Amino acid sequence: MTTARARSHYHHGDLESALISTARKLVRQDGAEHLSLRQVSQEIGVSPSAAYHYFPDRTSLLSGLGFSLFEELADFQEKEISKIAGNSARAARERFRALGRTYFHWAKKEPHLFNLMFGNFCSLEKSSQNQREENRAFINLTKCLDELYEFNLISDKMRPYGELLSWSVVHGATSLIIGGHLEVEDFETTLDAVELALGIKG
Amino acid sequence: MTTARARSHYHHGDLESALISTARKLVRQDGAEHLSLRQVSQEIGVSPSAAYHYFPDRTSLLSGLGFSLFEELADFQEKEISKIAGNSARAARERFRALGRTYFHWAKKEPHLFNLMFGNFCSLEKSSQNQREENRAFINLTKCLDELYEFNLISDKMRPYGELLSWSVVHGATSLIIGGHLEVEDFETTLDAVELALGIKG
DNA sequence: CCCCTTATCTGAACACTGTACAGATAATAC
DNA sequence: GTATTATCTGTACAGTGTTCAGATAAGGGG
Repeated sequence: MTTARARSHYHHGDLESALISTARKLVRQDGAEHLSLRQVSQEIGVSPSAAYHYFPDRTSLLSGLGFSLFEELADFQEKEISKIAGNSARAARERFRALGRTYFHWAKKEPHLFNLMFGNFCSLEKSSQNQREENRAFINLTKCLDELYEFNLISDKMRPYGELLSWSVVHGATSLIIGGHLEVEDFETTLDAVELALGIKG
Repeated sequence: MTTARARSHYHHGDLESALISTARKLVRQDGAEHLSLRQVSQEIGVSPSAAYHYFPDRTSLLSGLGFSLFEELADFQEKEISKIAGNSARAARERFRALGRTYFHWAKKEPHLFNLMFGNFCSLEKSSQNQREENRAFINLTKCLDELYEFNLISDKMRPYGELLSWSVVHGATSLIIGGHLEVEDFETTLDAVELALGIKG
């Protein structure tokens, strides 16, 4: 029986997830560009080379962290959306706005983590795993848009552009704001803009 | 008289811009995260510490490169837009589309450079210089939108959201596509979406 | 119970990095 | 032609990613 954290380093018990979670902690503080494998190892109390049993290189660790962050974001969004009950047009609109709002709020609260997810640190190679988690977020968006469409809040002509427009605006505004290239007094303005763009009646 | 590239390294003549231009070359190839000061110095044929007379650290060099890239992008956009002559509504629309198209094309052709500009490598500290060059691009956008407004192609209600919406969509879609998170068969679709979003009559 | 296989982690090593600083060098100003 | 000053070199240090031979312990089979 391994009580999780074993005594003297050897056979840590759960090194892989320990690596990811301390990497998360360090990236959260200093940004992905400053993450050092040796620092991660030292923080855990393990030798620098121990990590190489789980990740072939530094980039892979970041990539693994990235995956778990996409999970995290999708979980967060789903949790927030599920708070808004009801099968009304009003509720559908609120859910749609909440989707964008949570995206922004998450990025604002964790800019370094957001930057890791979308800043292309992990080279161009995208694991199929990441793709799947991103799809989860994308499917949530599609569900919201379908709902709006069913309530006749969005036109036939506009519906095909729904995902592209809303994700692009929310992601674009978010990363421009996080990066300090754009200033907006309140993100609700951006959400208003999205609704206006999609021609959502209100 | 210094004939630009002096003979034996000492007093290179124009080291600062040599540093930036070779940095540009290397970042273009391998991405900003792989840029090494020593490699830049070696490429120029100068000692590793020579760079420190012009830039306090590696980040500053990247930041300086970033500035010149914003210039480059703005120049490129202005050049492309100036090709479209005429004071018609049609020309105004074409100029507006060209603005978005050049943004994307530039990013598509130079993903690593684009990534440096917006990937938040250069910490959070934004030089006022960079700000000014970004403003140049922003002013061009405003000019285009004003033109559309004068031709009555965009409504009073929508006009205040013009900059936010168009820049966010174009930037968001561009970086999502470059990052491999979104697939679009043709960027013209995105430009169509922007026009639809702004309610530009056509 | 012990041995042996196998997964896991260590330690030392290598090449490389950013950065600091004292000194060499050459352009410039008088 | 000499002194001043900006510019670049050389050396050094601490820290990095990564490799690899070997130490360590966990678990299975007798």
